[in-house]
Amino acid sequence: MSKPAAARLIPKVPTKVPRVGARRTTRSSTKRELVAVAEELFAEQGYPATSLDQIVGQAQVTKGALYHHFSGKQALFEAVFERVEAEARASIQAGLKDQRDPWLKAQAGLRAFLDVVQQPAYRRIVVLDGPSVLGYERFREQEERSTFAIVVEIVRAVLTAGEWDDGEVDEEMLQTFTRVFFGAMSSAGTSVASSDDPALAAQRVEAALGFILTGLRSLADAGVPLPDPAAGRDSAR
Amino acid sequence: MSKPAAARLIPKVPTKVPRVGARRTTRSSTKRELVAVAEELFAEQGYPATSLDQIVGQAQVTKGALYHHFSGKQALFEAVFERVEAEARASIQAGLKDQRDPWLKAQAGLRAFLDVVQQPAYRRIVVLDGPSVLGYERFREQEERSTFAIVVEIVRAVLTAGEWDDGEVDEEMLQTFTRVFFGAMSSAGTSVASSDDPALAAQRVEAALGFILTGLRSLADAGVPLPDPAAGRDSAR
DNA sequence: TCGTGTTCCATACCAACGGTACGTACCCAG
DNA sequence: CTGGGTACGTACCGTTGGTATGGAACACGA
Repeated sequence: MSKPAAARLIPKVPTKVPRVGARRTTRSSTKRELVAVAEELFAEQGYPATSLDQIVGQAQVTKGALYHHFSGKQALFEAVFERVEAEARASIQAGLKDQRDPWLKAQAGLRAFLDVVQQPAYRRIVVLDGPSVLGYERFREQEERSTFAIVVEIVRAVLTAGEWDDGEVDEEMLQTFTRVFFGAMSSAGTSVASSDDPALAAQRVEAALGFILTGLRSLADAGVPLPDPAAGRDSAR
Repeated sequence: MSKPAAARLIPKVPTKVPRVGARRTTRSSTKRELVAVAEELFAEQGYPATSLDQIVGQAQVTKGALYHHFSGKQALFEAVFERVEAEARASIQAGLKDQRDPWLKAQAGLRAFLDVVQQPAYRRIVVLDGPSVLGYERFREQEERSTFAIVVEIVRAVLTAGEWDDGEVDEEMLQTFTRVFFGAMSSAGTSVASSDDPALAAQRVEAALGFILTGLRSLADAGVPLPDPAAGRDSAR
């Protein structure tokens, strides 16, 4: 690959010179190095525009190493994806750890999420390329194990805290509400990230979502029950 | 491509046999044929997995024709994308054309959108591959000219119909609200499409979003003003 | 310490892909 | 009938993801 001028007609001899800077250091640091380099390049250029040659070049190894640790480009991406998602999850959880009131927790979670979604690596790898590369199903599995799981808990706290039914919330309905909120936050967050004035845009998103939450709260206070998915047409009005 | 056994060593003579079934029929039907075939294949296999050879093969032309009408694979995708988006827009608009009340209009629009997002072509081409292939910026431009524009108008109608301020809604806030709703619908819709029981899932989504709308409506009736993006921290609670 | 299996990785190669260069058949204005 | 533009077909190229092969370094029991 782009190295036509090198040792050519000595194919069988050891060829020597495996590495200058002493490879094989600690237990498979190569793998982590590959993931780190791949994360950087995927985040900068996107998945399709990043070639394996580029990755292994910058990681100072060859494709042999890469294909020893990963089954292919997609598997490498998946490792990167999980890493980024894990960081995001940790970051969000740190942002709402000392909030007790469900509504304040929701607000803190929203802010933390808006911060995360402005990081270029998260946007590019998780939001933009994630679904396309992993396929929607796999993308969703991964997502539901990390950031989505947090949102589920927040939404659950909000729904149970409201004086709707005491305790028990229909699990399916909870999932649906979370999907709705997660999508809203994700979309709004992405638009925040690509805004001219991200801070202002984030403020607007907070205001809008906060307004919606206030609406839900007023319903809770008024004793309006959560919708029953089994019922017929009784959504708006 | 994959035709090693053919006329080889007669490179300069016309080679003849341009086509069996008489090409060059009407005025550039080739272009539309290419778009149609590409839409089908992109929808089935996704953008990266569909090769140009496959497209031109099924369209009964060669890459020469393709590169005459389009500057490359991405340009072809964009043509397909616009076509699919235009159909979606028309479908949604047809679904809410005879609704006058803003809240009913919103509900009808939601249903129409949930229908659209269940079509495989729309999901794959617009939702899944769209952002990744076009890049977020271009994707957004296209989107805002079609389906997003409809949602803007619906949201505007809802916001102005509520007795918030009479008339005038802050344009930026409107945009933000729309992004939030659009994201919610898109995410929920996609999850509907990949659900085991799409009909039931759609019902749940309708219920959830309807509940949220009801909350907003109660705020409107109570005379709670729309949030002011300029104000500080006053979102939830 | 000597095999011997396993891990880890480099080298060389391949088929398929998107894209390009160039030629040619056709149409129409002059 | 001729020149130029349109609408393709054909052949070819560089790069890409992926594979086959083999060797070097370690682990470890005999």
